[in-house]
Amino acid sequence: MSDKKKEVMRVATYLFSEFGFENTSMAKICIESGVSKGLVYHHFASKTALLRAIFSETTQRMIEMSETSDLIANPKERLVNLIKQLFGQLKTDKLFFQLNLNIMIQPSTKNILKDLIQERATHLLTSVNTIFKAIDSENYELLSYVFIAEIDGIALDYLAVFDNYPLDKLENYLIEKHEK
Amino acid sequence: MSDKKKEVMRVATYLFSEFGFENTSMAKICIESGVSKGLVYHHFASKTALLRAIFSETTQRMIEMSETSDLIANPKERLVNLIKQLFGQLKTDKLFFQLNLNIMIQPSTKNILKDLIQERATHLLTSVNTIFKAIDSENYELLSYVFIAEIDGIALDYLAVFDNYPLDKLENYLIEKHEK
Amino acid sequence: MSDKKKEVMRVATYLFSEFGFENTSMAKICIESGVSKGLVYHHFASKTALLRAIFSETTQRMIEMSETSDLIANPKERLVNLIKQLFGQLKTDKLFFQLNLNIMIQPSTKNILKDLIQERATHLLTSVNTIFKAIDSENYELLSYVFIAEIDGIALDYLAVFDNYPLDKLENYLIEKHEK
Amino acid sequence: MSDKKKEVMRVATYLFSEFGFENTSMAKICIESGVSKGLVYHHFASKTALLRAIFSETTQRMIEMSETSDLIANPKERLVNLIKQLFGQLKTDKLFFQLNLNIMIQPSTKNILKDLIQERATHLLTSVNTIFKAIDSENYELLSYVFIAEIDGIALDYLAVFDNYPLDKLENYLIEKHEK
DNA sequence: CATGAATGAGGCTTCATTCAT
DNA sequence: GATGAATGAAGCCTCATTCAT
Repeated sequence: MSDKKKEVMRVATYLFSEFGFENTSMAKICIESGVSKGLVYHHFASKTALLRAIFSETTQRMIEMSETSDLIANPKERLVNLIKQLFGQLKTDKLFFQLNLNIMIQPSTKNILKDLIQERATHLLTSVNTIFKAIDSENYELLSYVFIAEIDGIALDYLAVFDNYPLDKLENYLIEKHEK
Repeated sequence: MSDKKKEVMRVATYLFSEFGFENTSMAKICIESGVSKGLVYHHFASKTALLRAIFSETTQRMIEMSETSDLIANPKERLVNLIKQLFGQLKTDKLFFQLNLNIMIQPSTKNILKDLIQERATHLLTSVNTIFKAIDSENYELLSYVFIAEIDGIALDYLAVFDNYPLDKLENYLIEKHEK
Repeated sequence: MSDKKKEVMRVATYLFSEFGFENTSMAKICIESGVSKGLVYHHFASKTALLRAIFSETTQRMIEMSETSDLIANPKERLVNLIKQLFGQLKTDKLFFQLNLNIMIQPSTKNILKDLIQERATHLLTSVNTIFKAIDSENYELLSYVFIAEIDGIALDYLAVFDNYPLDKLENYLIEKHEK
Repeated sequence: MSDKKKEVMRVATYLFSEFGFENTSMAKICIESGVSKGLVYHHFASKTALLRAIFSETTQRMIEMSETSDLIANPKERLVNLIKQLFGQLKTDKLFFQLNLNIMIQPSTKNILKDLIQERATHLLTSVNTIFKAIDSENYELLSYVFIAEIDGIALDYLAVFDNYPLDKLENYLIEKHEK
């Protein structure tokens, strides 16, 4: 992938996160990434296509990341590892999560990415299912949904609802809950 | 409040929920509510002000609703009642919740409503805190945050992430967890 | 004339002067003068009519003022008196002059007031003509035009062109020039 | 400068002069110059910016014009030359002067162009000062202000106050006055 | 791969004016 | 005399996208 194309995606990711998809104009992306309009449209068929490209790429990154913990044999350890990984990301890459929340909730962008969101959700659910199946084969489905809801809820509250959210305390709570 | 003003708010609430704030034009609101542009601006100083008015009103509704359960003496019963109330709303008024999620996460609207969101979050937290203080005076703070995260996460997953979300199972799970 | 009507004219005069006719909305006039729209339209058929009423009234004021100096027998004294009067007004009532300049030059308002401007210009010219006829019966016409041009030019430069305009020096210059 | 950009400025200059800044819509400018709205905003950030561009350009033209007479050694000749130049322009390019008067007096536009008006006024004053310093080193300042006031007043009376204004007679008067 | 002039639909907002009360 | 809800045209500006070079 050419440097300029990468730069456009980087800038667009930032701007979409910070201001939202609808409030970021192609013109601004061009200016901020120092690239002409023609070139952006050379690489991406439309603004929508640019968003899809970004979302796809971040999904790819997430999948790769989760694969590293697949190597851990003990399911409880794996779960704790997953929790630490997710909270680590949440702390270091707030914008990344914010963008993904935005996209998934905003009806317009949600429609644009329907299939990709499905794909990502299914991947995460499968991943978590595998772990819980090994821990409690009977209730694994419900436990997986609860686990994902807790993660998503914490992220949401941290990013969008509360000021001074005690993120670390909640991380410890989750770890202790699943470690025993 | 005049009938036409109410109608504008009703229509705007629906359209903002269904299509998002940025994708709903004032023109559309006018057409759908059978009112002239001038009148909308007679009642609301701007599109932003209209959004704030809607958000304020729904906050009011939520507060009133929560007050009904304040009368229940037993804290566990009160919590279960709150859960049932929230899930009931979530099922019957998806749009209402969707709008509120949108608004709180979308950076542009979040900024517009910063103060009102804070107010609402603080109210809910205080309410839940009171209940948990009566149940477990030691960990009430953490437990409150976890409870809210679970509710928010379930709502998010139900509305924006998964198709065929087993909402009822999660409701039962929460009730059983807090009943014992 | 009712108090509220007077107040509307007073406020409108101020706003037209300060911001210009086109940049002053009827709504603002209503708010600033604490009067309803209906009432303004009860007293003045239109925004244009309001402007005409204001201009007429100030013309009336100017004519009355000039009549006081008509009583002075000596023409040079009368001229000096006129100069002092004009400069006095210019200093104490900048807005009044600014409005009149605006109105006369802005093509839109000029058209609205064509007849009233003519009337006023003719009145002033006649007045000055009478004085100069008594001083220099041969060149009185040219001298009158020069005199008016000097006054108008000084007002223009003072109000719109230069910062720190030496208004007093120019007044003295004019007085000395016409006194001898 | 591209042809279309020039055409937009030409048309805007004409329309602003003829109808005033506030009464000329961007839409009309677009139609009259056969150009899309988008293009106008591609070249000029706003209506205000367009006005500033026009004003700047005419200032440039005025400065260049005045430089031609700087070559004349004899100050009185130079003054007479300046007078003839100014009256020549006034007669052939009424709209140009009208626009400049409008702009400088209308409070809204005056604010927009504060700095540019200052710049222009200072340039003219300096220019005239130089001439009068060479004629009467003692009173040059006052004489300069009087001269400019006469020019401005005549222009104002000619353009906005009197019908059938004897412009030529006033030109001759000024020439004779300063020639001797 | 790269530029930026050009388009035209549509967005938010303002405003003079009317009219029922 | 007095109010303010209601209208609808028009104003400034933004924006995704196209295309000739």
